[in-house]
Amino acid sequence: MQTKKTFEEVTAKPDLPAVERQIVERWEREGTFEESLARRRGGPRFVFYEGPPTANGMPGTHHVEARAFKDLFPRYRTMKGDFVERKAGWDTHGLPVELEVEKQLGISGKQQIEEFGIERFNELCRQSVYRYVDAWTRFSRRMAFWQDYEHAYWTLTSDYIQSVWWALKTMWDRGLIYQDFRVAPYCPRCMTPLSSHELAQGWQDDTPDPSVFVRFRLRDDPATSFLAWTTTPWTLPGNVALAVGEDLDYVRVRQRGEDLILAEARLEVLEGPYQVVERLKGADLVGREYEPVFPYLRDWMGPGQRAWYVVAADFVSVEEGTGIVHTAAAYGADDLRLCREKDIPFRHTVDLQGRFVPQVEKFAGMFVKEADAHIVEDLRERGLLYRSGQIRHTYPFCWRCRTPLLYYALDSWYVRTTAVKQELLANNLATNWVPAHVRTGRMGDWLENNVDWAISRTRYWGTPLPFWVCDTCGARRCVGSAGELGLPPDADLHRPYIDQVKLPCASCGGQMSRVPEVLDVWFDSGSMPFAQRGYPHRGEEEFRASFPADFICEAMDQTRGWFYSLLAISTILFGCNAYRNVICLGLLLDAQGRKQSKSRGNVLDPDYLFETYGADAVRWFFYTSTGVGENYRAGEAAFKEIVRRFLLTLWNVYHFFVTYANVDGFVPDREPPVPVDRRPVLDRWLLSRLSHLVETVDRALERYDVTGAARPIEVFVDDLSNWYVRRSRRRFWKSGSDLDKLAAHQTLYEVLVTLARLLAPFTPFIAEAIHRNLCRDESVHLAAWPTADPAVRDVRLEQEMMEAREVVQAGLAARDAARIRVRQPLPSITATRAFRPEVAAIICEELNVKELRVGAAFSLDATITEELRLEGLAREAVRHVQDLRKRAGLAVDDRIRLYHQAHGAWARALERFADYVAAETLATAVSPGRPAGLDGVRVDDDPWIGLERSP
RNA sequence: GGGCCGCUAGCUCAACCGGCAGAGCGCCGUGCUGAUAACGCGGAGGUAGGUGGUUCGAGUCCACCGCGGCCCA
Repeated sequence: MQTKKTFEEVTAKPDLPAVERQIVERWEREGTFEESLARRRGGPRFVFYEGPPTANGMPGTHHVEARAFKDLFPRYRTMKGDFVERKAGWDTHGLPVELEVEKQLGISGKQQIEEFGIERFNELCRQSVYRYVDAWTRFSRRMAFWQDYEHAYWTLTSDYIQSVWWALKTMWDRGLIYQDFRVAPYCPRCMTPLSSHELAQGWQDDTPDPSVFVRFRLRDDPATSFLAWTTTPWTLPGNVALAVGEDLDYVRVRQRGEDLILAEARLEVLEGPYQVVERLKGADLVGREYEPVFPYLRDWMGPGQRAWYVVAADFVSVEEGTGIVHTAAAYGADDLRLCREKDIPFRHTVDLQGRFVPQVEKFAGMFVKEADAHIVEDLRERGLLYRSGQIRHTYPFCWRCRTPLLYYALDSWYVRTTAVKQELLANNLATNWVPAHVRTGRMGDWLENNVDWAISRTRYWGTPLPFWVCDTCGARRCVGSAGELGLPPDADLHRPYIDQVKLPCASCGGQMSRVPEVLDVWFDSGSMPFAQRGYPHRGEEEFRASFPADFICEAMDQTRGWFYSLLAISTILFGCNAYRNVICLGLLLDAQGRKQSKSRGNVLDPDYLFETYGADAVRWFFYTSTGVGENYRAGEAAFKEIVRRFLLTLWNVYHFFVTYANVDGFVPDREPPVPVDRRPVLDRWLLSRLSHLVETVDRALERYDVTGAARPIEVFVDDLSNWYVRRSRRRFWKSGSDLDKLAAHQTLYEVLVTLARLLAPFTPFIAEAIHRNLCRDESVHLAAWPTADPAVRDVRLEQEMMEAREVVQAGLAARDAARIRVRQPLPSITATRAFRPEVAAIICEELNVKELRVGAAFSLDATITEELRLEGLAREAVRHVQDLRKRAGLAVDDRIRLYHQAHGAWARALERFADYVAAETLATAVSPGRPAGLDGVRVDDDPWIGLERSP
């Protein structure tokens, strides 16, 4: 009668991806994730925030990276007893989504979007987001990133938007929001500024541009001119100042009846002979006034406003030009900053389509790049042009329409983050950064150089700015909820609907209209701590209970992104950072160290990796292959090696255990545990190692040191397989049942279960497979995190075993040098230290020597007596029998009858060691003879050995 | 131009506090094998990116330079 096996039989050659797929299904079916939450509800809370991915484009392997870390700590804390809510989130707004839709429609730029209609356009943006979210959810589930996707927060919902509005209004009321100009790369055809990411795609080398040197005549000395250089003549009508370096050396030179002032180091730009008549410092020039080269701005200047004089600036260099920099506030970032500092007024001379405004009479309506030549000609006619030519340099173009970009000051809204700079720095310092250098390095430096946050975007698909301006008197108002607009709380607050909402002006009774811009998406995601709850309009309790986060994790590029927006918004609104611990990950590079990108074609497809090596292997790669925060270099070989060296090694120990536990009918907890101090030394050693491992992993995870936790597990699995199991094999397969075998089963069982629990947060699939089989189908993710048992700790034994393994290593090397195979027994080995008898026995067994002596120096006695020679032959025979058994497809516990036909020493060996051979091969009888029809093997031309299954 | 990180064997990466430079993969040789897709032993393979400094002693600390990556201007 077949008794039911304690454990499900385990295949020796698992298809890990298939195992994973089954487990995913099982989790879905049984609601394991929900159960893991339910069991911890009411427990201490560990707060994790999901940095919402932009649901735009398909997930890549670099997304596995962050998600592997994001998943690890919530699982770990859950096992330790904490309640870890994991609310998924989706970043749904922003330019990437708009661009995707533009591409889909085959249109580009503001004009075409508005012709198409903002309403339809935004509807397509919304649909596009939903389409990708499905793919992201599937991908995340496949890699066991456990999140609550049912209750995900979406940045596009009315609740979310109103929370963001509340944040803006709070800042507004505190005077932290203002409107100002900002210079950005701008495409006059698409009528939109470009993000730095877009800008990066549009640089073109070898672009020709005019190179002109212009005279700016001194007001009180028209025979003398400042000589300035520009490659953008179209900015000259907007000139308001000249900039010099205060400490730079300048000269006044006399040439052909006029005087010119320029940097001494730039005299080479002069044509023809000249005479230096005066040396000056930049500081001497500051304040000198000059005649504007075009008069048009003059009419706009108000009383008391001063322009067209020399100012000092730190960005002036003598690398090129003349050391005197023409400054047009509206068309250069440096220029604008300088003019703000010096309080120099300015106006746009160019409209949003890149055409001169009517006030610039001579060139009115002309596109600026086309106007360049006319401007140069005009300057020449008026004697203001000193020299003109052409240069070739790298210039940015619109990556969509190839129009040359203009640096252009746009109206923009800002959050005055500089007002809370000290708080930002302090809150950052109070945050635990992993790796630590980011805190004072990349993040700290960024905060030290903090500038006000430009939050407006002249786009369509985003959180609309809740700012209304009176058409009549210019009064401004910020709105904090739909209710304030007389709208229901679930109204669609997106453009274009929101643009229709007019408010009465409290000051003049006129009509207020919303400003046209939408919000920077980083403000959306940085608001998630409260906006995911709908706070303060609702969800107050949930928000209070989950702020700030204990843990967040994203890639390094988020220092200026999400890490910053969370910090800035929470600092302003709540006075502290939104996260206590943050892991900041490196980038994923290809095997050659290049960034992975679609255009290079070196991107690893996560689905391919999942289905070839399994998600566990990919996750483990990120935990172990390099220090946290470093870049990863990933070729396929890395994953292959993890499967072979780590996962399959672990699996095989598991397979080994289940095989023999079933053979022996081992049932956990049926027998009382053998007291640890009565277990054999290998068990005691392994349990001590395990106790150390548990402590090491736990301490490392408490520090958020993932590599420090994962790598020791790898070492342990290697020890487990290649020392413990290797040296314990016969304890498991020997016949009968005794205390030794029971101890072996109990030890290996405990170690595998504990290991599964330790691995659960790292490699949730293989841990689940092992744990469910060993623990009556209980999910490992519902189990408690292991605690280290200090009572089984035996540091001296661990040390002794390490030295024993060194002796074994030396012994095997000595055998090899003497060309004596391990199967041949030898009389003795001499070590330099004594070992307790149990350990000495292990050394002897491993080295196949009869005795371990203690001596001054290491040596191997290679004397082979007749007795030893026969024993060696017997072992040789055993190996061949085992080989036969295996080839005959026998089960490990099948009994056999053994036959042999041998002469001389072989005959003597098989006779002399018959009992030994029988015991090793589970033979019920060993008899001479060669029955007809029996398969067998001939060893070294002498003995024939054959076997049959014993009935 | 500035900031941060990295540079150790052919490749991927270690080494607590300054104290004899290591592992895995790959290669060559060899052994072992009824858990293993393995494993063991031996070998080849290193100017520790470079230069200078501190020190009895530097892969490790300091300065400068070079290369790569990321970020900013």
